[in-house]
Amino acid sequence: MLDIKKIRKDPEFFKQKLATRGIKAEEIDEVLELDQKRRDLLQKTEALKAQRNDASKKIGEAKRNGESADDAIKETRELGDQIKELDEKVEANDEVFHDKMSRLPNIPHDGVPVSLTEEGSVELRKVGKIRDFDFTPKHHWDVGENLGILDFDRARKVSGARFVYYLGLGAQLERAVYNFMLDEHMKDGYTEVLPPYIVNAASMYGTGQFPKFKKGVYQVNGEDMTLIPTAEVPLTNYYRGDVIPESELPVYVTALTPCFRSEAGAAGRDTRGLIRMHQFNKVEMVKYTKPEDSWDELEKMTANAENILKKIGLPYHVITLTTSDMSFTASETHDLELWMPAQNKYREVSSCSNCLDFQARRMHTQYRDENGKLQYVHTLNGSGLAVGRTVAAILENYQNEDGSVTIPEVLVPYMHGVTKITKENAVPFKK
RNA sequence: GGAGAGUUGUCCGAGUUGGCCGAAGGAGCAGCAUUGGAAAUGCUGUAUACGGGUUAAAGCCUGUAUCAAGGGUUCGAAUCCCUUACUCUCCGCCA
Repeated sequence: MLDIKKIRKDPEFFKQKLATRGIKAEEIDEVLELDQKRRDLLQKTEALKAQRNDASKKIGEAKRNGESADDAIKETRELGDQIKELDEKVEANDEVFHDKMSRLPNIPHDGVPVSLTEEGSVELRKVGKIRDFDFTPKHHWDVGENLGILDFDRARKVSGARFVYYLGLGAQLERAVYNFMLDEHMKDGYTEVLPPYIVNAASMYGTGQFPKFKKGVYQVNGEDMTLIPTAEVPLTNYYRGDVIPESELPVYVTALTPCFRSEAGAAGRDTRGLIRMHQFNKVEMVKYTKPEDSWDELEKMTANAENILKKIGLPYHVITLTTSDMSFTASETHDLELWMPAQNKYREVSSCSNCLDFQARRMHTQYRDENGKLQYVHTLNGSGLAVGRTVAAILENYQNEDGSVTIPEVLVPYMHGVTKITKENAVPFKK
């Protein structure tokens, strides 16, 4: 949520900044009109309420003194009717106002590449050596299915498209990867959390998924409950409505959760493989910081995500997303994209964003500064990392010509010493 | 799922014959005094949001709202009624 007071003060700034995210100037004007109307109505109704409070006080005094107050009561009764009418207007106006406000995205940080599409993102750095294959690398789904560790067919039968079974060493590899990720984040100062996977609408609103992005999620039938599309929701809403003691800041948390996404509107995209699933595992990082620290913290968080890829040994690059490609709540986003040799391109594996006070305003999450004043915290979130996509990248980048997959060195202990997945050891019951 | 009790400020806790309640009292915290310094003690202060006025600003003045949330009754509700959420106790069920 943007600060209406700031919009009031400098509408042109907001029009200009939000234009880079596809918001028309008229939408700002509309919000300002509603705000003006709101204040006009408030003044009228509050004046009437003051009058009524005053009169009621006098009635109370009269009654206590045993005097009659019938006339005064009669007069005040009319005031009540007027107030009720105005209150309804205020409420109706507020509803529209809040709805419009809650659909305006965050202001992009200075320097974020301006573009109305995803084209134009800026590459910050390229890390890791892209392997030179002396055979044609297979897609990860072929590697996985040939080994028997991924079974899309039976998942399709049991659940539907965009689901998968991991089997044997495949399932263990997934577990090895996320355990490794969590352990690394703990070394970097994050506290591990195991949050709820189903949340209420207030939480979805708090992190900005609602009201604008209801289509992408799974809603529990007939209930005010949503399957989390990312652990960002339960991790960030942890402090919704709270004042965080200054001494606790910055707070670093991390969690492994499944993420559920309906992928409405993604028909035909990435229909094969682990890239775009209705259910996938992700290790998420969330930070609450003081405003002055959030940009530094974004760099650190990005480095925390990169650390995982460096240690596993997967080539990637880091890009800054364009004004339009960023998520609704973000002011700046760094994406990590993994090299997928069979696809011959980079695929997103992490998004690290600074949301400034945008989510904190929605959630009312504050802290008390040195002067004792309440201030909104800044929130950041980043994937650290998408587990399924990391596994996919391992299968592609570490595949051998004979169809086996070498386990990256750091993961071998997590695989209980297994150094290679072969047809022979992959799935015990399929021998 | 059934029955009952509860939800008040940072915390504890009073207030339920409706008006004198933004809300007693205590704790905590902050400032001042006392002290060589500290403890103890004493005094003072200690909500937030939104609007209006004023200010260079910090702030100050002022109005409205807020005693879980929403609605109702009433001139007026922390107090009465309804709905919902949550907490606790007992029973049932269950991993």
